[in-house]
Amino acid sequence: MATEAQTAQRRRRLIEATIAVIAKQGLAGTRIADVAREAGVSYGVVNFYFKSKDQLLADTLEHLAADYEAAAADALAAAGPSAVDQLYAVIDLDFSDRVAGRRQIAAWTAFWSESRANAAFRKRCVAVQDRFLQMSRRLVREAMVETGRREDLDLLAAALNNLVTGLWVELQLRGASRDAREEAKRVCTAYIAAIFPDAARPRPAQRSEPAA
Amino acid sequence: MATEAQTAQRRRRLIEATIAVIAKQGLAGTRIADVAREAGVSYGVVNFYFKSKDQLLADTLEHLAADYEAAAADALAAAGPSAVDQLYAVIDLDFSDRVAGRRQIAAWTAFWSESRANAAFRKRCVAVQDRFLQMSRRLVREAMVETGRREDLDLLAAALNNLVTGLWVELQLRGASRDAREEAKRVCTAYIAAIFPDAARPRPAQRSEPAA
DNA sequence: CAGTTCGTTGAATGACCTTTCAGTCAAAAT
DNA sequence: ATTTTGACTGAAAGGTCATTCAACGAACTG
Repeated sequence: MATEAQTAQRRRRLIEATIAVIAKQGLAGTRIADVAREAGVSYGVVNFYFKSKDQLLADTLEHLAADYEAAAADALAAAGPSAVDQLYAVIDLDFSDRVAGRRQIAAWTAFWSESRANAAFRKRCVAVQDRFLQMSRRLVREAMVETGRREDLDLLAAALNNLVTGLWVELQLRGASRDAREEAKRVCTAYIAAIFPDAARPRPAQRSEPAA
Repeated sequence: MATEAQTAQRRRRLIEATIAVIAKQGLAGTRIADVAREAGVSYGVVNFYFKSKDQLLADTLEHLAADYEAAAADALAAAGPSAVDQLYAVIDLDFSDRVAGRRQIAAWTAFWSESRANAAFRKRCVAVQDRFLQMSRRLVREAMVETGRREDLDLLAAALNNLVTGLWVELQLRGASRDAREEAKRVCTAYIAAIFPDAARPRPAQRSEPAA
């Protein structure tokens, strides 16, 4: 008999297959049968675990969003008390395998794009962006205290957020290889260094620790 | 009888209807019949003017891209010789009605998103980005000469491009009202002011107090 | 071992969409 | 006035896809 944990596992497997198919074929080209094949099960199963295709997609977005938010909390906790360190930790996360692999970036971009037509998508995407913006604002204000710089802080925090989003789109267009993601990180680092000249990157600019 | 100009006019009308429908329903939800209704013609016409739905979408992207490139050339020419002025002119363009209305932003985001699955889309999107990046690099280098600043110029130029892209996604999520676009412009201005402290915005949008 | 439960399967169904094409009609040509 | 042309129409064909459901079988129970 299937335990609740096994059911959750099955759903998770299907959601991950959905992300893979979206990355390969786009949201418009994603069929239930493709998701089932990717997960190695019959296509009837998908409607067994998810009420409908719409629900599958909504749950997929929820999975992406919750995973990102959990990873961000982890990254902040692991970075220690310094706001500058925390800023760099978030940047590292934003271009890490954990949340910014090829597939995830493609899926995020697809959901952003469909947000205009789908209110449920939009609501969740906006919630993630809001939380992220709030965090950026706090970190930028604290970094300002640490480094003694005065700038137009909220605007510069917003710029950091949108810079990351823009870089994700770029990775979507050109392919999110490890090298490309390192280059993206360098762009962010240059930006932070430009607004906080005293906040040199604590680590040797390139080291990215594989998560555990 | 239809002249060539009339035919082009018809095609243009259908392409604009396509952009409107993409903005309203997303790329996945765009049907030939919707495009025809939006343009006020029968749905047979669409296949009369465009070989297929794919061709219609490809031509729509081409229209967007060509229009953006032409507008950028105009903006640069109108801005005069100063690189800083040209930078601000491009920012103004990037959040203007001409190229960054609600509908255009939605369409661009849709094409970016589908680029992963459609090589023709990707090629054209990358071409636009490449051209824009080259322009940004040139302007940032020249602005550096004008204002006497040294930074990691190519990275900062890339950051400007990706910042604009990210802001477009934000406008897609939250709605591209005139106010929202002005706010986006302020974010860009803050960024430029941060990397070039001596390059105050020429027009009344920001304090202009050249500090030493 | 028979009976029950429940995850799983894939054929069948029907909704929906693109594309085709035979036909219509008004303007241009004769 | 009559014919010809070609833009335009929309019914119908053909195909794709989400969803349903009857049947299967594996795991558990008594």
